[in-house]
Amino acid sequence: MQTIKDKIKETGLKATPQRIAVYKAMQCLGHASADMVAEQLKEVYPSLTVATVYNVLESFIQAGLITRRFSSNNKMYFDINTYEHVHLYNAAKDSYEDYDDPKLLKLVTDYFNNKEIDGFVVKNIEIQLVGIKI
Amino acid sequence: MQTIKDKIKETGLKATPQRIAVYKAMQCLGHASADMVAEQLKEVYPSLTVATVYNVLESFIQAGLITRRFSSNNKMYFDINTYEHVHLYNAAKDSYEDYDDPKLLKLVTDYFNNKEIDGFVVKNIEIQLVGIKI
DNA sequence: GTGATTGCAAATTTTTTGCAAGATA
DNA sequence: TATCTTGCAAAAAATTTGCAATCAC
Repeated sequence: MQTIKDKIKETGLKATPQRIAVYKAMQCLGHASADMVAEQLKEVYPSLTVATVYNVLESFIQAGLITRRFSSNNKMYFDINTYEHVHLYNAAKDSYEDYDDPKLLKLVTDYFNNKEIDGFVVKNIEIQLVGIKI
Repeated sequence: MQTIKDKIKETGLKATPQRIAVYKAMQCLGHASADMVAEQLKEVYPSLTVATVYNVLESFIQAGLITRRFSSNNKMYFDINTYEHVHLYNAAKDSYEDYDDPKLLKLVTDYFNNKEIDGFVVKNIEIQLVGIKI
């Protein structure tokens, strides 16, 4: 069992209370925009501004603690899950959901292991299913 | 052979010169942000503003002429190719490329044809390969 | 103590909106 | 002609930046 503080320090970043708070919020939200994180923390941490949230999230990305998520609107989304998973995009509600499907990921990963794309080194495979939740 | 004008009119939209120009630019660019389209058209069509480009692109999406593309920065991207294809995201340059791979799309599509996701109706499968072009 | 980090405010960037003028079918 | 569309300017939304004060190590 590793504390959040240790997890952050391990990456070389200083474990400030703001960073710990943002990490906790991301753990709770799973994936979110900077705005959502700021909103979530507004009550418990009023001095924390959106600008700092952006800074913190950016530092987390550099450190590999979180990843950027692709989206189709003009917002940046961030994802606490560094393991690969599929994203469901509900077009009706403009909302996202995680979808764990190791079988699919294995299928696609295997496919690319046996395939060369001219000069392109694949680091990560992102799959989004666009659809409607009923 | 169908002219762009007819293609636009077919959807019920009025074929204004601005729309024809934007469509041509998208055909040339393949996929682009509103800014890139405006930039491309600035010389040949100076009166066309970014606001209009956004309006036109939005009307095209409604009409099904183009699709929104997922991205990991804070910009909206649009895609002229309504057929499904894979996107390569070059993390080093923050640039995108199309990658046609019918075999992969068939593999994934077949997988989902045999699989039910609780209450989620898949309309479109988006695959992005994040990596580095060398 | 020292260098990294925060908070604030202001600047940028990106997208949307309202409305009068103009163009399309 | 009636309606849809454009252009403009201004507002809104989202992100970045500069810098002095503060904090973590």
